[in-house]
Amino acid sequence: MAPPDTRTQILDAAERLFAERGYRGTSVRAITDLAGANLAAVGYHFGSKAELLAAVARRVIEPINAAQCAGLDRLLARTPDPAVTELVEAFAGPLFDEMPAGDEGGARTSRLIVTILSDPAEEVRGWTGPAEDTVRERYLAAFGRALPGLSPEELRFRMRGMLAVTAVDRVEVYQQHSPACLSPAAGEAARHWAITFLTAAMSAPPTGT
Amino acid sequence: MAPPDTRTQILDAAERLFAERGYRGTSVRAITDLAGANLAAVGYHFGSKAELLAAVARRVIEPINAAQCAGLDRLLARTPDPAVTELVEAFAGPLFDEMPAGDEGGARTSRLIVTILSDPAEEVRGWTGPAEDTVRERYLAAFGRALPGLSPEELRFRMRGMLAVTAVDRVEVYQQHSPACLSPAAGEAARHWAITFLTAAMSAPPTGT
DNA sequence: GTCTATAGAACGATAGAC
DNA sequence: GTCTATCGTTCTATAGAC
Repeated sequence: MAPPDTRTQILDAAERLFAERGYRGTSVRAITDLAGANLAAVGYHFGSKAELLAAVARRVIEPINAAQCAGLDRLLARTPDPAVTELVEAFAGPLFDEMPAGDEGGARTSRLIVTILSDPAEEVRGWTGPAEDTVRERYLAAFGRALPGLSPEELRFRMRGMLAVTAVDRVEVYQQHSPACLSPAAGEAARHWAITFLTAAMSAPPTGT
Repeated sequence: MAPPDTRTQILDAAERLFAERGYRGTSVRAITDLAGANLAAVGYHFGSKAELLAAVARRVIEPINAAQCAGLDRLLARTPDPAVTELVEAFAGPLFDEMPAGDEGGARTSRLIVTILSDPAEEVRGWTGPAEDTVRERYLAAFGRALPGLSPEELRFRMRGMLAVTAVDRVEVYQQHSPACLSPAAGEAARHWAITFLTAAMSAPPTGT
């Protein structure tokens, strides 16, 4: 097995430190120290600290997006229209698969995502590509068919709520890193709790207003 | 009307800038410049940048906590036990009252809260006092009585989800600050959507696992 | 209470040798 | 592709005059 190259080691170190200390709380020096690389290597491989963050974010998000997309494809290929529960599971499931609570790395990943998404600076949030929007729009359409009578605005509200619940929950677990919360059993429980919680929420009758 | 003192002007400026640029993205210099005060005034009045953040956070959170507490008192003083919907409204309502979407300041406030809560650094999150925990524990107990059969762990999961939905939704609205999202009508709609969404989610049957 | 001035340290980026 | 060395900037915190 060949040793990982400098570029990969910088990505690994940056993913860890950005998650633990935030983007602004992490210096390029800390990243290169942890990676066992030189300070100038970041500039060479990525151009700047902001572009390094974008590379880290893309590497983390990509498999989640792909799994969400594949799950939706599978549901839409069937004959009966997918139920709300199935859509919720296809959307939220990959967030649990790629960020297993039992795995310390998974908890870190969820922390990283929330850290990035909640940063006020455009420099930090502005890495998203068209792929992310496409997945969201496809699920929006599928939920719209499963929930007729819901206005587009209320549907968008509910989609935001769904993302908020899955992402933020794991972060609180990580912040008060009790070992019990990080066990695989706890992760599986959280997955089922989330699906129950979100299926009921998404299926609520339209508010009308 | 006496002009506001330096201390208050620093608090106002810090609240605005912390919300817009985050804690680490805001320098003490930027705060004192906006406040029309001197750089050293922060050290004199608050001791350090971190203690200034704590003062800002307390000033924002206090009225929300008080309203949540008063709402619960009102429900518990009645004869029939409060329904889940009433508890949801008493808990989430103050977040909308104190952070009206139609008001630019309210949108900023919600951004500030999420910025603080999602920061990885203990320095940033560690300002909470016993008051915050008390309110959460009281609601936890009330929801527990309204939802028998739910395990304490699943109940805590659902409470986290409730907070995530109300807080995060407003932030996304603020980040893509389309004027339509900031109208008072949109704020009232979001309030009703949230109560519908969360009542259904909280009332879901126990998962059991 | 509010100011000036500055100490003291850390930062991101890059030029240039190897 | 990886290093050393350093430039120029920005930061918080504080000492001390008024």
